Amino acid sequence: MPDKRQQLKMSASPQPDVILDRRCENCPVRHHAICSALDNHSCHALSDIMVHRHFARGQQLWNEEDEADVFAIVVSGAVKLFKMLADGRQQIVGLLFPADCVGRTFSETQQTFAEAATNVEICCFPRKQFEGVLRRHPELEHALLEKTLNDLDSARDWMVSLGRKSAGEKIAGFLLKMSRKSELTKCPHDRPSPNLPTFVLPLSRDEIADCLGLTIETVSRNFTKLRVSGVIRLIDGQTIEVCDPDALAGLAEPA
Amino acid sequence: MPDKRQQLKMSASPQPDVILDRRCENCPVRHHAICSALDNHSCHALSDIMVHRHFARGQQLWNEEDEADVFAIVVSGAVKLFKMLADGRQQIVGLLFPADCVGRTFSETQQTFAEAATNVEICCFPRKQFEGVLRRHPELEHALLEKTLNDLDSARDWMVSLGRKSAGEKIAGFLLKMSRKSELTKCPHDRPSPNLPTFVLPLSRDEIADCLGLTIETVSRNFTKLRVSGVIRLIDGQTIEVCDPDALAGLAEPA
DNA sequence: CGTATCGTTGATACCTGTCAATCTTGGTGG
DNA sequence: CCACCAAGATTGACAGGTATCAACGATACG
Repeated sequence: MPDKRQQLKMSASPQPDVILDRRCENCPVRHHAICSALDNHSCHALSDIMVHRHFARGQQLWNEEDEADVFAIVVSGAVKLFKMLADGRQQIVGLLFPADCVGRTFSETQQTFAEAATNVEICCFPRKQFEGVLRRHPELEHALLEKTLNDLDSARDWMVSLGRKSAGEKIAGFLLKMSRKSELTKCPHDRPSPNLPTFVLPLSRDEIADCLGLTIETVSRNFTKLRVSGVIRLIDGQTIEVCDPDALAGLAEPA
Repeated sequence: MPDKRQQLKMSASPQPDVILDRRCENCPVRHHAICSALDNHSCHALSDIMVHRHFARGQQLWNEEDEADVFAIVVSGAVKLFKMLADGRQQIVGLLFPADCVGRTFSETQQTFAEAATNVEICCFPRKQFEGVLRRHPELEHALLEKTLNDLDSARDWMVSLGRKSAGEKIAGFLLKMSRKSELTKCPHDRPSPNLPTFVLPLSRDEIADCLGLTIETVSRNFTKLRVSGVIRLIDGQTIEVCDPDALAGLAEPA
């Protein structure tokens, strides 16, 4: 248990690549993230203070002193947001994908860690300056409000899983959500692919456990159960094919 | 289990008292709720469309068809927000106290129930019209954003409890939070009272269980444990005196 | 004073956590 | 290219915490 905390300390002080040549015009999330609320002209207010960065899987996006200084938009990859108890138990409280926001505006303390779950590319802003842009552009603030309301909805759905679902239901629900998310990003404006949904898990078993309030062993056992019963197929441990989506959905939400 | 769902149906179609003579000037939450972002003049935009209502303990604030039509501010009492699984299991996902907001702006569906946990007094707005006021008053929308961000923070803290804490820790943490909240509202600008903190639980054992992802029996047993060990004293079942606040805090967050 | 509702307590079962061993995978260096 | 190693994942045996089922007690209400 103390290992985990130590590990965290060691991977702190991130030294990510800084990329200067990214332009909003060719940003893949320009029309999906909150910056889509701004027209190309107003968007300069953001691009002027923006810094593009890469983080490798496992790197912390900030350490405790930095936390209040960062606001960012995920461009590619996945970020996990998690909290830790004094004895090392941890709980993932948010998974962020392209177009999602990281960093708590309008508050200094949140005691939340953010770590690259995969290699990620993010678009960073000095927080105080970003808040200034928000104040001058109510349409941007409105977009942030809508995003925050959606985050709150997901957090509450997540609470139902944590509080009231069995391990089997949690895992089926989790895989279903991951599967659907990957289907969405896969065929942008195409009819659903005729093949069975296949996707790569952005999280290790350990992290899935920390997501769902379980242990790694319970996660593993339930994966096996799903595999043996033919609902899913493990292609390489992280890559999953959903052989029977209906069965998976049935297991996620019973009755 | 199906009883619960039926009970819900029966108490639907609320017929609350409508009170017309409330004025913003003497509203107890005028300077704490999001409307404090508006000066007395702008506040008319709200008071013009506002309706004051009472709900008795157990009444639903809306039924499924109504959900998208309501936005409200709690004036007194407590409201519980909860979600239900198809088989009747339920999870409370939010507790709202005076100055808190109820109702999801900018979205039609949320599948969340809201019920008066105690007798409550709330200040209601037709949602579409409230959204109009938000659009015309960015400072109000900013206040709503700040409140939503705080709600998101609490939801995430709550997730840590649900996913990673033992029954004993959950209950100690819950009592601690309730105790602190009541202390805050008790002495507005006074030094902490010399007496031991005492407060009335706004929830039944059943509801506490639905808050913490436990059963009513486990809640009851842990209350007993705290009582026997002298950490709390039950004055009348709903009224609790915290005899040893430090011990309670220790049990809530170990190590 | 009976009755319904809520809360408490007890006995037992089961799910999930814990501890430990084994297997798999990917990376490294000889 | 293969052996070796570390990290991650799986599997098994077992224990423990919480749920379940059931009975009883307390409290409020008519």
